[in-house]
Amino acid sequence: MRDGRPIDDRQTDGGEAFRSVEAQHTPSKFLTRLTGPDRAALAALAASRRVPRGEAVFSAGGPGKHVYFLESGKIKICQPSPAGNEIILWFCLPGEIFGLAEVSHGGGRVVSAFACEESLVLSLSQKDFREFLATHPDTVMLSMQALSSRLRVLGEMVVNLVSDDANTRIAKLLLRLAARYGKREGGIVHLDLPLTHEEIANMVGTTRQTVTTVIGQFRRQGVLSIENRRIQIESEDLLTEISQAAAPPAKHRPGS
Amino acid sequence: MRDGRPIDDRQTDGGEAFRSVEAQHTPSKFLTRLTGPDRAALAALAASRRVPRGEAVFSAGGPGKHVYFLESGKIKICQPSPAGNEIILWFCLPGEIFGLAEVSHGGGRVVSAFACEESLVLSLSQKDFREFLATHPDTVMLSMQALSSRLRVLGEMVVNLVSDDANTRIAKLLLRLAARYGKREGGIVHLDLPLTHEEIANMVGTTRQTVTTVIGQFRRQGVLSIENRRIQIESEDLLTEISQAAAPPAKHRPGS
DNA sequence: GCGCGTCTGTCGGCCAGCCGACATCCGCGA
DNA sequence: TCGCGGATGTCGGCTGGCCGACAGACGCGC
Repeated sequence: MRDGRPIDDRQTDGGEAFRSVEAQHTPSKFLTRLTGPDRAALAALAASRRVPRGEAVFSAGGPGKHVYFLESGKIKICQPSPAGNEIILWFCLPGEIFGLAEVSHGGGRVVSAFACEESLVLSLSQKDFREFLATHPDTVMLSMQALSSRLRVLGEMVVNLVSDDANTRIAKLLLRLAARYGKREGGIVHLDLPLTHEEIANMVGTTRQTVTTVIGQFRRQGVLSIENRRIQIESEDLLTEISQAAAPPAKHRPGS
Repeated sequence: MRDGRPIDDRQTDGGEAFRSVEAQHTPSKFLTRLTGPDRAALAALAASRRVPRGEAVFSAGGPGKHVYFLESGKIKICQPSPAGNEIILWFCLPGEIFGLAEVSHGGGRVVSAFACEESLVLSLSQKDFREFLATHPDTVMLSMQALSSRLRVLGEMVVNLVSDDANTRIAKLLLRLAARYGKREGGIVHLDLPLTHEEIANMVGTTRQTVTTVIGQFRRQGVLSIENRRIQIESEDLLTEISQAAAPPAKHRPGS
């Protein structure tokens, strides 16, 4: 199809830069951005729960009656595959809201939320959440930002999955995880995520053995190292090079 | 990980059925669900634009300053791959809102919106849209529903892409498109979507030739037929069987 | 501190489907 | 109505990576 001219977005502000992936895709730190009074109102409404490591906050197939906020710990949001593998879609870090996708249509859960480590979670019934939004208008944008951010994450995953070979998919996954969850110290990015090779394979559509092979190659190339089965990216630049090296030519691209 | 018990969602309502995919994933028909006064207020604020077939409403990389509503026509939302292929993420039908993911963080566009056929589009600046939400609280849930619905669509795509072989991915894509956009007449589902084999290939991560081969097989099996280069699903049941036939066993599944 | 279950590392045969190429068809715009 | 550019249909050589199997390592719970 021809490259079209945008309609109303066509006037661009001079010098407005496209934001980095990190800034663009950071999900709403809902709790952090609540003002004092809003935060107090939420705390008065919500129930607090401790979730042990490995336990589910909610499960796919169950009812979706509550919205959750992560006080501390780490949550992974998974969708089951037909074969029963749990595909990790994204992680939630402290401050983030989750489980709100069902608020608007009142349906059951399509995804599960598991605690990767012991976590402290606030829960609010959907009814109370709707009332909270209605009486705290600032929180509407925070909720929409959480949903939008995750929409972009999944969009990136889709494009990655349909476009790239296994090597590149793994490289790009690691870069995305680094951008969103990495802790940076002197040029090295620590991924404080308890990810097995099987979980990585499930996220990028390959096999556990292929991930083991590729991660081993990345270690030998000095791209990353492993400590306590956690990945540390020694050179984001090298990983970026790897992820761009195998770009295939466009089929059916005007001007190709 | 062990199957966890849900925390606050664990009490289920007796007999509450998990809704069908069609009901669950129907995006918010925003315009249709607006009440008369809300609709009039929106019409007073928004600008109307006619978009010829093939033109972009907005483009990836451009600024995201407006929110759009589709009065008539058909829009496809695409994200460019590194090779320059436009990957269709979803379609928008009349009544739907689109282009709102950038409202909450004010960033540039990651996706493009193209008119598949001549379309009539309302546009509203983000600023006006925020004010509209603030003064029309019913529209907050409609907006969140649109975002949530698309989140689920992309989640399904991700799980489909990482789990299935090419044959199954194509079958499931056709079923999803049928559920969301199909017109049903006497057991046959018409997909009134102008999709080429190349576009289908881009959506499921395969090649144009593989899609041509698989679509040909489906025709010979009586699963579907083609008219004016539009797919008609003759037997959803058969297509569903095909999409379930190749389910691989779970790796690392407790109890497998 | 120790044992164990899970995770990682390796191997090689096999095949799903990629890909370049070419012929034919047909929907759309003038 | 007609011409043409894009879409569809087919082919077969080739290869990326799947997969079952096995050995060794190690993180975690007791």
